[in-house]
Amino acid sequence: MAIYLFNTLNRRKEEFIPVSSGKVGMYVCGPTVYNYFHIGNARPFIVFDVFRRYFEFKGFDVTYVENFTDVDDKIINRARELGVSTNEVAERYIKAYFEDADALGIKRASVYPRATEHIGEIVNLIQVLMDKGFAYVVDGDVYYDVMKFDGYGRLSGQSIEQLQSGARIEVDTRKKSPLDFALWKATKEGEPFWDSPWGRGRPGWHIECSAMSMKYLGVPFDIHCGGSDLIFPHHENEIAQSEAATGRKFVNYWLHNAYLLIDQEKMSKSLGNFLTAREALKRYRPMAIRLFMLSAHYRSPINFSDELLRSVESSLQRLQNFFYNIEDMLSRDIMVEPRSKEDFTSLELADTLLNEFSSAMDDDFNTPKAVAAVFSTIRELGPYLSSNPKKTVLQKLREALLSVNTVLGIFEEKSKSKDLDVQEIERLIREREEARKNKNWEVADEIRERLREMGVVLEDTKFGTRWKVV
RNA sequence: GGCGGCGUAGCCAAGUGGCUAAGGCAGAGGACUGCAAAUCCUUUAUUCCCCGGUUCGAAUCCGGGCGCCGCCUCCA
Repeated sequence: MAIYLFNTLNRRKEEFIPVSSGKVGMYVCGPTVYNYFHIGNARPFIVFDVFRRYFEFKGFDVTYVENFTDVDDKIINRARELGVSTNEVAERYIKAYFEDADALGIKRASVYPRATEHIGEIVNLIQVLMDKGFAYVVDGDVYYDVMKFDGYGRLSGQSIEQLQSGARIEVDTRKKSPLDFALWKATKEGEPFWDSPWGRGRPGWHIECSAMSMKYLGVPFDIHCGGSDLIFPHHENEIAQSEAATGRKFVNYWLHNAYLLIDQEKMSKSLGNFLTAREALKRYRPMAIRLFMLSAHYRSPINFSDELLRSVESSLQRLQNFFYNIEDMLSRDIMVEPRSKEDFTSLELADTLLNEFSSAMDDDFNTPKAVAAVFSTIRELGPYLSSNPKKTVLQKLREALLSVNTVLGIFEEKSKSKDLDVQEIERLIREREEARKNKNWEVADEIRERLREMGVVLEDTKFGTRWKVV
């Protein structure tokens, strides 16, 4: 089945047709590494990770590129604040980025290009724009001349006039148009710089993404993603730069996620109303944060609240319990071959799940619907699981769930509890069994309480007592 | 001023012309259990922000309101 994507460029869903059959090239605007990222930033990282995983689920060979902006004003300021080099700032927060992203179950990209490692490509690209007359030099700065580019504003759905009329920036009179943007910035005292045909300086923000995406993915490439606040000016400018330079289409599909709100307002660093992912990871289970991001469609805003996260944690718990129950049942001595009507109906649920999951995801990554398909499955399967399930059936269902999970990534969660003394736990459980046999409930409950304090929860099943870590 | 999005149960959220308006959380009642945990069963929107219109038929299309949010500046 075909995948349909909502393309910001045309404001409608379009069938996804890759540039090169069986392959997908994706570029995601990554972080400017001057700080920890917050959960608002985490939204695109998580949803685009899921898109990538879904393409892989469908058998595509995905090249996933995510950049690090490691030189810009904010990094320079941060370096001054901390009294270290810009390089050190970047290194520190890149390391932090990986720690947090890994904890959120975000797969590693194929490449993580950094601006400072692509100065040569950037300078070359600017040179091409100069040669073609799309750029001009003022006092060692190089600006892009938006008036020269036909179709500027197409991605944002506005004309140059419309964009200008609402401009809130003070006008730099040296620029031909207020919308012109810096490709190269002349160095100032105490800033990192590189040599260029226009003097010492550093790249502007937009040019790095053009240079690096084209380097790793070619032109045109399939998918470029980012938050909706990047549509203008960042992505608009990327298009202008890249298409002016190459004379070809830059990107086929532009995907943008809606914001994460807190108290009905956009979470952003400048507003100061943010919760770092790092902090959130301490408060909530990592997979709950993931599931939370997938509980709404990526193009709808989601409101962050503690209450919501807690409710998602409950949902997640139920999913994980269910999965655990299947595994547990499979480890028991139960019948293998399906026989009854229930066996065969339940067996079919595996395919139903896969079909419903895929058709939801094919439709512009409808993750809420895809997750609902998982819940419907476990709901319908509940009675079967507690009746007389057969191994073959459970194995097939387990496989289907795991398959879906390669995309959602919400089941497996490394237990964060420290090493537990399994011998001791099992000894206590036997002791409790003994007490229960003698109807010595007080002792039994006391042991159970003791284990709970160790983070171990007991469940008495018809096959005996089992335990798990909370 | 220009451009865009949203308003579905206590909360979250699918559904965009037609079977009984998905799914989750929370709540209530019950089963199982020594009590729990886990699980299971039952239950929770005659109605989709409001008012008109189109239609045999609208949460879904059209017009008009009301409320909320975002972009046009660094921002995921």
